[in-house]
Amino acid sequence: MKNQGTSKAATRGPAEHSVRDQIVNAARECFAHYGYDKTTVSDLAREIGFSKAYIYRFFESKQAIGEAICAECVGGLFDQTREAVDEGQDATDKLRRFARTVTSATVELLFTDRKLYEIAVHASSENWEAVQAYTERLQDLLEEILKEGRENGEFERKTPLDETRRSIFYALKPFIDPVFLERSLDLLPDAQTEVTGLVLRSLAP
Amino acid sequence: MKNQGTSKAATRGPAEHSVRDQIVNAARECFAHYGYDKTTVSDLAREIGFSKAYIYRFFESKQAIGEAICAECVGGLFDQTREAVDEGQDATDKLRRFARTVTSATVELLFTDRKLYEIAVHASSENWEAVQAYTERLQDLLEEILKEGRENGEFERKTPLDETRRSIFYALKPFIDPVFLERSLDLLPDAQTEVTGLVLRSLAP
DNA sequence: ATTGTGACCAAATACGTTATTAGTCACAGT
DNA sequence: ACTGTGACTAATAACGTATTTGGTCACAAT
Repeated sequence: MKNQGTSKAATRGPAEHSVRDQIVNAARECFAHYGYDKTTVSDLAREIGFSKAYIYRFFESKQAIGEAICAECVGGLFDQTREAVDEGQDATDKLRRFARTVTSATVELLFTDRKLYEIAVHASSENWEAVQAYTERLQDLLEEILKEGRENGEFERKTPLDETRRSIFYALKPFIDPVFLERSLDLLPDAQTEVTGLVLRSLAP
Repeated sequence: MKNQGTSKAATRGPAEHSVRDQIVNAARECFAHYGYDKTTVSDLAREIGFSKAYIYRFFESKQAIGEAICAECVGGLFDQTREAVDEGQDATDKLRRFARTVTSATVELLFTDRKLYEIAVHASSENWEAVQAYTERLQDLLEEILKEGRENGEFERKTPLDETRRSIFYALKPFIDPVFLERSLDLLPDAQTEVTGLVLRSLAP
């Protein structure tokens, strides 16, 4: 076991720099095409026409590049989810959209960019910062929905908000967490719908 | 990928036979001590004083022996759970005991017999018959509790019983499935309690 | 101060070879 | 029919080695 705790971003040098972007772009393509393991840092260097050493002026490690790509991926998942939620009519609808979209977006990633999905799996099992930030943002979004539902009387108000938010997130984890989701694929989409139903029943005032 | 579908029991020869028991006993000890992979069929043969070939009169494969041991393990988990449930006062209490016990029993297995737990993990990820049977029995037990709760007015009756049973099981999966549970350890016992709370709220009439 | 690199090293990985192991079968004794 | 085995093979794992890879650093150019 290497990195028991949470790992940090680990970037270096100027945050805004065309070379940093080039690295990230090359990494996105290479990782998606050949996978994280089979892409070497020298590959990325060759791709952008610089030396390998120069890459390390912008990233502390290969994993840091992987984290950047992972952050992009899960960022995309979050954006899709937020968009879908924003189109919801009421809190109930938003919660349904939340659960449905985060799952379907993740599944889509799995099928369209399997190699990138593998990075997300690795990131999740090793507790990379990108994934932790992602789950926190998701939980914030979920809490927003819950607040709205509580305010307009759709949801019950007795249970502490924190507990409600956490327990819903745990219950939905098999359909959110990339590691779990892989193992829940054969149950989709019914299981996800049914658990969402259970969650909504638990929120009834 | 080897065994995509569900694998069957795969025993051979007489079902009741002292040698079969000897094999299973030896396997239980060796697997627990050295692990499944590092125990060879010849080891088991030597342990019981017969030749390796004779073992294959009783089991189709090494995996079949592993399945027998795995069946014992999860059988033990189920028995503990059932016992705890039977001591419950009402359906609500039984449901709480159900969730708490299946989790704590599994965690205990993880800490006291890590090597056997690894077999269970392997069995679960490869969908061995023993684990499938286990989850079915657990769901049957859960359904019993739900029926009792519905009959005596503790639980709501609108949602189809099947759906309720499945959705609860899915929601509790991170605390039941050995593969998931490993990844939920740092959340215990709070997360489990809180999800159980959510489940009970969803069952409110 | 910023941009950029070749040379270098320890650690990890790929690879070819050897040694084990799972599983079978023909055969023997009762 | 039942109990039991040694000898055999194909597949897998263990092992040592050669190569690659992640990462650093001193140094050069602008």
